[in-house]
Amino acid sequence: MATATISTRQNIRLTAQKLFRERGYAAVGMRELAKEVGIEAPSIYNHYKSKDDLLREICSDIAAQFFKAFEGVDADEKSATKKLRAAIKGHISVIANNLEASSVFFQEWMFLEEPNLAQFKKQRHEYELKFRDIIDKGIKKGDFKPMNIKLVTFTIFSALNATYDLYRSNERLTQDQIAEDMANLLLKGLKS
Amino acid sequence: MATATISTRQNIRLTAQKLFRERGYAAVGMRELAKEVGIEAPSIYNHYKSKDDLLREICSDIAAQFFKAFEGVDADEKSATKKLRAAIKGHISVIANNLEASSVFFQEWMFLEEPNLAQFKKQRHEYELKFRDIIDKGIKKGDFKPMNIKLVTFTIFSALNATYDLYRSNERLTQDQIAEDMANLLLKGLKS
DNA sequence: TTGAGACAAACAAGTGTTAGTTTGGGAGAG
DNA sequence: CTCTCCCAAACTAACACTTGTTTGTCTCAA
Repeated sequence: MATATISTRQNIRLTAQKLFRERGYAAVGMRELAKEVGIEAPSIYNHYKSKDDLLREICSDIAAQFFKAFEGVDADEKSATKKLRAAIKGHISVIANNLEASSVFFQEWMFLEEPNLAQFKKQRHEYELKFRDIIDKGIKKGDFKPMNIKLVTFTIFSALNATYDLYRSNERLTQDQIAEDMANLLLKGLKS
Repeated sequence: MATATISTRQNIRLTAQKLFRERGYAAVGMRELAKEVGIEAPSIYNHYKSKDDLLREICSDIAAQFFKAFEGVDADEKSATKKLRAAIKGHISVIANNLEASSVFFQEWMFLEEPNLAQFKKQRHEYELKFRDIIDKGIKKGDFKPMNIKLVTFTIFSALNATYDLYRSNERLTQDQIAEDMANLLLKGLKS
């Protein structure tokens, strides 16, 4: 049994994810974060340039995972329904495997400072377009009924991104159950 | 043309809603709030006991509106589908008529301090139960297909509560369009 | 003249961050 | 095997503000 000894850097990162999610980025101080890690506040700066840098790392890591999960989804022979189902499942699996970090990603990104904030928004928009594109083509091919694409995309994302809370609830739902049920619910609403 | 002269108190409240939504409760200081209102920070304390008190008023006002909007929805002769549709429309209309305040309600409630926080959670749970109850009965009567109720309720709420962002988007969607389309999308997914 | 509401000044505590210093363990030389 | 030297990573102390809030005073309409 290999008990992985995690580095101080990893420790800071994991603790930050936990605290930022529990109490919000702005409400968590460097001293509090350091205390939870078991070091003093200035020691954090041996590993991260700034508080913003820490948030940036958390957010951009999750962003990268979303893009990675989408790879292969858009293979051209598949139907719009199959593509969207695969995209939904990939998205949910990233959340499920990064509960704390993805929650920070969705709730605290607004605290990113300026070069990072713009970069974040650009990437998120790009990712959103991938989903919208599937729906758009699905409507045009007649797989989905004509609907306001923006509304549909928003609905799907907000449903998916709240998955975090589901895992925390008392009922034991597996990732597969959640992904399956949610994909069914949303896809049925789209079908023409 | 009655140009309504609003009181300083109302002014503080409205400005707080706007700033809390834009930048987050924790990130907005009393001096910044005061400046935006056009007064000095200590003057706020002539109208509100504390920063927490201000957040509490915003949140509990919205909570009351959600309960009010639900009145009459649960009349017994209606089908589960009709009830849920009415509940969804009522919920969305509260959001639509209180864009800033409802956004604060959903995103910043976690910063409430202790007696208020517990009260908030209790009320929210109560409200959630009303929705869950409709779905539960709908499944038992065969109107809806059997699904995990918690998952369904979460999906519906997260879709509804993100409505805020839709209004802000470039496309012009009316409240009725949003309510109608979203209710259709979600109800179709539920139907047995 | 009373009272509401604005104010400046100040409080204690907390903010992110920097400077300068100490510590401990590993590499290389004798 | 020991003795330097080095460097990462921890530390203490402090900086320059900012935080929410209180106190006491002044103003002005009723």
